[in-house]
Amino acid sequence: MPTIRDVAKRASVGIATVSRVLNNSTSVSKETRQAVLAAIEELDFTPNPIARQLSTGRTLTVGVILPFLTMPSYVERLRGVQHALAETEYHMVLFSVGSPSERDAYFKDLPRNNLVDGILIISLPPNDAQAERLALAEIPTVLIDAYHSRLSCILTDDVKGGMLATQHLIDLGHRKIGFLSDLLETPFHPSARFRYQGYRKALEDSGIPFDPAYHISGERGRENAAKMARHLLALDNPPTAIFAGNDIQAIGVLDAAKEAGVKVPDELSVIGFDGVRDSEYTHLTTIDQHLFQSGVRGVQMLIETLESNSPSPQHQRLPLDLIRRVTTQVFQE
Amino acid sequence: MPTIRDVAKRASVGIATVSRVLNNSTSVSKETRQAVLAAIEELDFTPNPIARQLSTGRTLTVGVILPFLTMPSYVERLRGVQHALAETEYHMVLFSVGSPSERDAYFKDLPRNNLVDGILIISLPPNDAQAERLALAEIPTVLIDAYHSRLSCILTDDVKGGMLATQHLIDLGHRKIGFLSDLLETPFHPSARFRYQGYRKALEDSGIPFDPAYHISGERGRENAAKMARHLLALDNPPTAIFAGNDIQAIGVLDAAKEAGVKVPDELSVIGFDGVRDSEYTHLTTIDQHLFQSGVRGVQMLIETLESNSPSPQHQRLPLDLIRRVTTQVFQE
DNA sequence: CTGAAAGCGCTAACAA
DNA sequence: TTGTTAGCGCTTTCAG
Repeated sequence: MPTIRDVAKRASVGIATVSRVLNNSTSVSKETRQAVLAAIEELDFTPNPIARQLSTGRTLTVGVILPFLTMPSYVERLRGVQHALAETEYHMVLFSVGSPSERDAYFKDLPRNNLVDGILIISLPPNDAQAERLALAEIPTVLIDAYHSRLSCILTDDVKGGMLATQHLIDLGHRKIGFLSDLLETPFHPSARFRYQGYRKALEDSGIPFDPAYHISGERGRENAAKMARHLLALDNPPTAIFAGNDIQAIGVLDAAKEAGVKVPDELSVIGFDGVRDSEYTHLTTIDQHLFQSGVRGVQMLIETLESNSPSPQHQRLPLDLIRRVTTQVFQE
Repeated sequence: MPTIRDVAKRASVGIATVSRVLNNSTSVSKETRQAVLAAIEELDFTPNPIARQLSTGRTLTVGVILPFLTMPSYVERLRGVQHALAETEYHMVLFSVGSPSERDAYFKDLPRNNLVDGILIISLPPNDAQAERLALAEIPTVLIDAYHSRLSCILTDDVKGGMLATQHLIDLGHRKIGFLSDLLETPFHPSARFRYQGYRKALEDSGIPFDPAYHISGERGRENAAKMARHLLALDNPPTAIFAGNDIQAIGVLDAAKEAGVKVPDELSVIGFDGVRDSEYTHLTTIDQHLFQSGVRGVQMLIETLESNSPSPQHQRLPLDLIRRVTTQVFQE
């Protein structure tokens, strides 16, 4: 592998000049620049980015910490990150988290080891001590789909989203509205809990009493959701509408309804949350939380911080949109 | 940020000794090791990986080049890669390809710029010149789901898989078998073409004449597949079974069948290809090509090459398994 | 077992 | 406009 020194020798110039050409410095005469470029070409030289990194202190790399890619929503967010990062000169290193201890290890080590210039954390809220550490590190961090006052965040208002979804069902005339979701208490993203709060709030605002029998939560995934939905549908006085904590679970509800011979939307309205692609295919009514966009915005915010060394944490809220498709309908006796 | 020099000073030793402790060299006395470790602890020192990389020439990073994460199969393979890489000391840098020119740029630059120790290419077959370049580079490359004689590969026998799928339908008594897929000619993965060849071969082996009307291909995606399926189902003499080039397309076929009131599997058998998670949920009969495993194997092969500097390219075939679920059934008039 | 010193390949003062 | 030189923070001979 040729080095900058080989190029310098070949072009009969100093290595600094080669470096200048490499970095488009203005103060190089046309002729020397030509000579250097010729030498680079002849030797098929590429500057070693590692050496450059050591010298400049910049790695041109962004670290992305995110849960293991089991849920479509993570993938969609990652797509957004990738898309936005491709426009920049930054690379992307993926740190996939499978357990709380792995997450904690990344939170602790990544900011200090100079491997990346910036950190993007997706759907993994840090605790106070971790946030403090991240805030104090000289490497900027942006949280996507997670909140901490000390850190920059791209946020979704899950409570509002939960209200939006529930209100939609109420507006359609439903009164017996089920809520089905992940476990409300989780070491990872507490979004299900917030959406639940929105559900409760919307009911309350409309003066509809909350029936604990209509609330069920359990392990994630389509099949577990179907199981929970079967339970709701088997109730003596089953709900006429179900709000599922996310689209995948809503699809599980559709599975269960189909299996039980319950017609959607005639006999049961179903609304999801997220706006993943599957919701499109299944014609699911849902709350679009602009997942892809969250990734794009996270990158934008991080890059901005990186370039301008802006100080205080920014908090940016993403919009929420009801996408009305075919799984919800006016309630009729 | 403290450096190795600060630690050395604090522990009253030379920097080489600190380095030895850092690298678990045996030739350090118990006492000095303790002193160094204490100093490291007190200063909260972490070695700078970039400096280490420059010095050792190893980056402990694997570059993964793959198509933009639009298809579940890429994601599933990536999951496998991530899973296997987590067991090693290597990091993962993602290079997502959105266009042929992007792909070519990565193929060209990544092997030469010392940014990564090894390269994993997913579902992107290089041409001869590119393969030659990759083979000659000192950075080892492993292809996953792509073949080139000059390079190590983790392979799926798509022709055989196509035969397997088609043979399953033939075994069930079907004679009018449709084949629906991506465009057969594509700058990316030619797997659809191979599966088509398998389809043709199986028909031929069973003495069933090929009917061009039963073959249709077009743009990827569930909705396009549904469109194509509608076309097949609207034929005067429609097929009694459809083999879709991948699971997503098979799900599109299910959509179209449902919409057209054609009962699956009673009136139409449908088989997919891949074994993605969606196939499980939709109870689709399919050919499982062990996507996750392909990622794991790719990493294993790459790491092996990295550690042992093994010379000649390895070619490894993944098994293919028919997963019989509920969308295929014995043909009955 | 330990330390001094020479790089790894580049950038960026500083001089010229 | 250019070249010389001193680092960036680490590993690794080579002496001792």
